[in-house]
This record gives sequence, C-alpha cells and structure tokens, in this order.
Amino acid sequence: MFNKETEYALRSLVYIQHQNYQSLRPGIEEIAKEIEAPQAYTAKILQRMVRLGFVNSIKGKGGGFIFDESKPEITLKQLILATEGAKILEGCGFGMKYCDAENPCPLHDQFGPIRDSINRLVSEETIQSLARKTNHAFKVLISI
Amino acid sequence: MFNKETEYALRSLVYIQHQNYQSLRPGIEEIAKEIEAPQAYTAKILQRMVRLGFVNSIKGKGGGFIFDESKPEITLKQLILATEGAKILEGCGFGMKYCDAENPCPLHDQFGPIRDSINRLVSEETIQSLARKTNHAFKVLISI
DNA sequence: TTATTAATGGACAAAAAGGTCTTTTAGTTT
DNA sequence: AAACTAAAAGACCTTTTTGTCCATTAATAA
Repeated sequence: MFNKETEYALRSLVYIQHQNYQSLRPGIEEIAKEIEAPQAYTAKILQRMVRLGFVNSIKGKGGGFIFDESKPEITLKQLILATEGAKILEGCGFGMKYCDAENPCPLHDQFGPIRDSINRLVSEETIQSLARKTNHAFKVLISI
Repeated sequence: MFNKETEYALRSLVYIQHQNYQSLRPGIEEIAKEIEAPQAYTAKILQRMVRLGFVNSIKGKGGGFIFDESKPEITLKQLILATEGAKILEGCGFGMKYCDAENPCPLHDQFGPIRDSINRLVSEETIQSLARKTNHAFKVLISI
C-alpha cells in the first residue's frame, strides 16, 4: 500500500510513542530492531521526522527519540503527505487525468467511496491513537 | 494508486478493446498517443500483455492489437496481479506482518472493509466492462 | 577533561522502476 | 521476389527508491 519510507516512519513513530507512554525513550538501535527495519535507513528516516518537527531527538547517553506532548497529535495523513505525497489520497483511482463527476473515468463512481474511506481513515487516526491501541506485545508492527 | 506499468497496461488494453468494439485494430503508435504514454515503453508493456495471453498481436501492414472474443473477460485483478503482484490487494493496510483478527494491527478493523472494497472492485470490473463504459471521447483515459 | 554514548550529516552503492534505441522477425502489398 | 509495414527482442540508459558507511557533533558520565 505505502512505500517503505512511509511504512518505516509510521512503525518507528508508533513504536516511539508507545514507549514514551511508558516513560521510555528508545534509540535507533532498539527501534530498528523492534520494527525489523534496516538500522541505518531507519536512522535517516527518523532524521527527516525530526526535521519535519514530528518528533524530537536527544543526543548522548540516555538519549533517544521523544514526542513533545504539548504538540497536537500527528495524523497519518500528515505523515503520508510528508513521505510520499498526495498521489495515494487524491486523483483518480486508476491514474487517469481529467477525471471528475462531469467527465468520469470508467471507474469513477465505484472508486470515489473507496478513496473517501481511505482519506477519512488517515485523517482520523494519528500516531498517538495507534500507539494507544498497541498495548500488547509490539511485534505486531512488523512489515511484510 | 498503481504503478506506471499497471496504469499504462490498463489504459492500453481498455483502449484496444474500445477500438476493437468498433472493428478497429490499433497499433502501438496510435495507442501510445491516445493514452499519452511513452511509445517504446508502451510497446514493451504490450509485448508482456501478449505473452501473458491477455491480448493478441498481428504483425505487418494492417496489424495491431486485438482481443480474442472467445476468451473470458480479463478482470482488473488478473492484470494487477500480473503487473505488480498482490501487495496492494492483500496483507495489512499499513504493511504490518502477522496481522489478523486474533493479532490485529492498530488499523486492522478500519482497514479491512476498505481492502475488501478494493478487491471487490477489481474482481468485478474487467478490461471489457471498462471499455464498454468508455463510449465518449477517449481522452478521458490519460494519466496524471 | 576525557571517555563514552547516541544522534547527525553527507557521500556512496545497490536494486527496482521507468524508459530509449536499434536490430530482427513476421506479415502484407506490389 | 522486393519493398514496405508493424510488432518482437534485447541491449542499454536514467531516475527513484532503498539502502550502507563513516566521520562529526552533542550530550552525559567518570
């Protein structure tokens, strides 16, 4: 569904938030291991997340990644837009141009509701809401 | 939503079928122009479609691409599986492993119905059903 | 202040996706 | 048969995605 960067970013951030909720502050080594992603690549992606202001990092001993609780929750939509853009959330489901109610592609009517559902989902759910739902073992959050 | 190969294949095949319905047999130059795709790349993709048995080709003057009307219609699902595999149609919406009813990812419940709708859509619609719906100017089928 | 820890930055590399170009093969027309 | 037309085949190239590696910076601990 999503590209690797989005997947790793999503899983990293949910993992960080989940640990933060338990007053823990994981580092890259731990995060990459838990979400089963390449460590160096995960580090680079988290760097971008920090630059985007999605999460904070602390260097040195006892350092790691931590969310600023005073900030609003981060929607999946914000994350997706930052990592892979709007392609998946907008436009015609079958990649066609000039597709609207007046000039619909052959799938316009059937695909509209699906795209709307996806948009609703990623607008409503946040890194934090997912982290709160993840109260069991974290191994769940491993990619295919 | 889909990758370029799937998009170009889908649009090419729908265009070919649409022309076939009017007893025409388009060639690569015409197809690529109409769907606004790179000609050489479209040629390569159509070659694969021929090898997959989705469509027939005829060489030489008056040649082009033509569907075998005696064969069953081609579902979008068959096409998608051939071009980009099952990733988009199966598995967890957010790329997680071990995601099922017993051990759900945080989005399992919300994403399930969306994935089901996508599967239903691509299983029900065919190249032919899309071609039949395309009875207006074909310029609709142009990628973003 | 020195050693240690852990994120940062940036260059580099591999793989996959997307695409071009040229020659060959197989038909059709004259 | 010769000329022409159009798809097939395959080598090659470019861009994007998905990574790796190593030196640097910043914080903490002894």
